Amino acid sequence: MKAPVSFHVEQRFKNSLARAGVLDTLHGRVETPAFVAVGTKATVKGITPEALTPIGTQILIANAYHLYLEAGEEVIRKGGGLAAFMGWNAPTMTDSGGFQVFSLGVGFGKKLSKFLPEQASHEEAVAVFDEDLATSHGKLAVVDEEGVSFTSHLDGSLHRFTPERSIEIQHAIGADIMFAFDECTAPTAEHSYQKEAMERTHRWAERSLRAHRQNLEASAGQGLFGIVQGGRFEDLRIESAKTLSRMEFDGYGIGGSFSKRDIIGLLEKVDRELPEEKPRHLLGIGEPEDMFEGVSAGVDLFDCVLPTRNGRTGTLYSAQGKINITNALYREDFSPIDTECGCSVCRDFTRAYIHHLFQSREMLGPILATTHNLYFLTQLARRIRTSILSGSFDAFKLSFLERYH
RNA sequence: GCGUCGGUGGCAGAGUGGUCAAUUGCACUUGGCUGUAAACCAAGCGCCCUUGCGGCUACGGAGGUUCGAAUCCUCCCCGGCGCA
Repeated sequence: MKAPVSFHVEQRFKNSLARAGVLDTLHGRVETPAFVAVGTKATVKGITPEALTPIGTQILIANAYHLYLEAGEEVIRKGGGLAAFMGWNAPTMTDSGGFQVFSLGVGFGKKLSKFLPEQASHEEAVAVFDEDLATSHGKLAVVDEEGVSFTSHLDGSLHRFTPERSIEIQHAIGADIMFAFDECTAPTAEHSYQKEAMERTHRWAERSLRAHRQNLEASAGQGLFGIVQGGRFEDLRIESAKTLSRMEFDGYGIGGSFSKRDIIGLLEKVDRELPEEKPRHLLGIGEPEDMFEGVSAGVDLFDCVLPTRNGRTGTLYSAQGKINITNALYREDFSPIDTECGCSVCRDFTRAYIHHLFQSREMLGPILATTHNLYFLTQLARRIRTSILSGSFDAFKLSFLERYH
């Protein structure tokens, strides 16, 4: 029986882990490196599937926790599965809900991000974490060995996810690629907790895989990726990558939190442990600089909310870096967002107009900004791929980063 | 003209003797956002100064009462409403 998801490396870049590849699913092909557009609730916020095509989007990632709560997985199953339900005739993925263990758990109500703040010392970070643990009232997710209990962020009702339940939901949603249920920890978590969480995630990975295989029909149509954890600790990351490599996943997600400083070295070490002929997806990371570093370290797929969220909140990408279109200086700037950009927004609209749309809170503002941002990052991944195929990845990386700040 | 109510920071609108450079909302300015709790959040928003339980000028105008006034009194100016 042919695997529902297959991957092969087309071209490796000299003296580097960077590679260009092809990922095949039953809904179509994804050429990598690729940027996966985030469509948490079965929609890329503000963008129709039709509009995603000229952007260059090849694949979307939705979220099992959110869809379980809102459409309900049975509705999506009856609607023909995620792709058909949302009118997207191309590959899809679902995240398992593991990230919500973090964002609704220790991260809830805090200004914690996946990244350890550059300026915070390790000691400070640990201190913050301890205090947070002590006063972790108001968090909506609590972890135990079997799974996670959630309080719905929508209505406060109690829900429970286990690896088996997450896979069951993801089967009903029916994306081409699913992720194993994991625990995404806070970047501030200390080694002992990170180790405990990682080992639990490994047990959950086995349970996810078992639950997936037990459903013959689903496993004929969908692939499953395991998720490497271990926080910002090298020994744990390597152990996690080794452990998961021994399990028969269709690909690997690299999840959890990093410190910006050591993301590169850490990723490389992880990717050296992972099977060569399996795709690697760096979960939730996608600033342009991060994509270059990720690809250099052997990553094939990226997803990130930044182009959509930043777009909605007025931050736009350009070859020179990010700009905040709400700044007064754009009031009478009649140039496009990015003169080098080939997107429809840069072709048809000016900064002054988009500034006006944001200032007057017109919904077209966030739509245009999201369109542009998605194009920017999707095409950046595409250009990275092209440069690997043509043997000029290093030069492209250098010239891009030199101007982008 | 008489009566009456009212004039507060860009706007709306609190405050009605000290804790008021003045609640709040809007507007404005800036910053942040990395597997979406986010079309969101945060900070600033009289002037001066690097700072501060800092200095100065302020609640229509001018005087006054008081240790102290955006708040009380007098006159003036302006506006709404009613009656002539």
